[in-house]
Amino acid sequence: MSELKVYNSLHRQKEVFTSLYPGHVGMYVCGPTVSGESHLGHARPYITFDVVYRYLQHLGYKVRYVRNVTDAGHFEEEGREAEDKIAKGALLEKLEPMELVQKYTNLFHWAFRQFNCLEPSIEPTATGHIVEQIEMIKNIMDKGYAYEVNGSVYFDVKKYADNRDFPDYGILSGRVLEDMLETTRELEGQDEKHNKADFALWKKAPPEHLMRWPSPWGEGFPGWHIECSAMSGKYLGKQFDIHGGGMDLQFPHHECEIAQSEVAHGELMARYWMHNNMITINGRKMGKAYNNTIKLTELFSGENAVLEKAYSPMTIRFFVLQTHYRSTLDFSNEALQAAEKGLQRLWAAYEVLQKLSYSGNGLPVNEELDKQVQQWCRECYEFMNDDFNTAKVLANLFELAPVINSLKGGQVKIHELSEETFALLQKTWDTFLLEILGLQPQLLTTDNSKLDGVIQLLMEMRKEAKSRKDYAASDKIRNQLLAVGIQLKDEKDGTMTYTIQ
RNA sequence: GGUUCCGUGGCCGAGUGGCUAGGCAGAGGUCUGCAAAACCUUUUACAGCGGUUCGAAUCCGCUCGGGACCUCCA
Repeated sequence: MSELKVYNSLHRQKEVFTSLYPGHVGMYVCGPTVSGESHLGHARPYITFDVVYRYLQHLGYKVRYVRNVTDAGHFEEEGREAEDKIAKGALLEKLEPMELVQKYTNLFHWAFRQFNCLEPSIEPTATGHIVEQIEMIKNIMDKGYAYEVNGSVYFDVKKYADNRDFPDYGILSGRVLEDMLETTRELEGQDEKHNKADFALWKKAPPEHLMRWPSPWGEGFPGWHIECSAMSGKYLGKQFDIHGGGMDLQFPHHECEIAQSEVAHGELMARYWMHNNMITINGRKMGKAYNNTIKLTELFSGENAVLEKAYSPMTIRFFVLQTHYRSTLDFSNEALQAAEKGLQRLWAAYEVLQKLSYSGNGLPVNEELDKQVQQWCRECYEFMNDDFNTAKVLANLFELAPVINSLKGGQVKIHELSEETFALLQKTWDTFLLEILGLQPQLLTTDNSKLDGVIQLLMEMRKEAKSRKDYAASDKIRNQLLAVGIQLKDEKDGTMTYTIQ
């Protein structure tokens, strides 16, 4: 089998993946800021890295997957009075900040359970690691790479960049510090920073700021980037294998993380940096600033002006995985509906495959077909190993679907496949569709067995109507069930099956 | 302006030098009481212009168009 290759943003190329400690992988993914409800854009990274997590585990690695929850406030923008987003929202909603944060954390967890995302090994919160963050800031100050001004602490980017022992500031994002310093010179006002490129490690809390903690520099709150450095260091070590997140975090967030961690730990924090691309809507990134977000709850319920209908969590998951994670993915109703139908087709084939059982009876194998099926199955590993190409894995499953349906329909006899190939076929679908891609049947909230009994009765009645050629009655049963989302299928052998949408 | 990515058929999207990606939609056929589903067949591609090469969607250059980032952002 081929080796796993990962596109490393650090070097802008695919590299063979090897873990720092044999058999173990440490992976850190930047989690959500829970000052508001998760939207479709958030689905991309957490589904992407869920598949990465699943695949690494499938390969036999013991993975510690750390994904933080940013529940401490950040401030809005430079030059404006510092204000805590979380605290601001809390005042409007008349909630305690932690109450608000809890609410959106719960909602986030709920949504990603719908997506069938596995829970991370550790999900540390920023507010739960204030002590670690303060210690790390002290460490950086002791080494001379941070300075205090009026109760705030800033990282000295220029000093860091001048030290040739450290990786370049800009190593990840390709930015040139000199350019950044130059373009900012005129803008420099009465800022506390020595240079515009410097960033806050600790920020003094203004009086109206609700989220605040005591520190050696007075009451305040942690800076924008320090939590990820502090928490990844605590749970994964000074250096770990994979750091993931959205492309929009590459600069400044990840660049700053690298610099902080380098100073504090003396090692490059992560060996492989993976960045997923954005979801766009009408060609624009989905984000609060553009006022074009679709909240996950709206997506599931259909209650948003741009949505023609509701889309199930599995449809979204499939939609995300049908594209390679480093490409942009454009949202449209048409694309979602195509995904919905595609997933249905795939799932129907999977259900057929599960019910099939092998019997060769000594009849000859169709060598050409047998070989082709084997190849399609085996290629799934090649595709996953090629930087997690879930799009190609799905394409191969779609290639296999007609074979499976033909086994049921009789166009292909089961003996045309060897027993080994048939077993491989079943194994491949179980492994890739369920285990690795994490797709699952839509769960019914109602009691399945009771509903099944009712449908069996209706199908029985339809059969009876058909046998006495009472097509008005048989069509009525079929059409009205379809209207409530239950589709009856007349099989070739005279039996009937149904699917629920 | 700086950094960077991209432009594929009606729509969504794989694809890094030669071999049908795939899905959805459309067309024709098989099956069916009629449908649906399924199966078979099938149309329209690589933004433009040059260049490298026996051969380019794929490499290089230019032009046009678009996106992302440049201290909230998945």
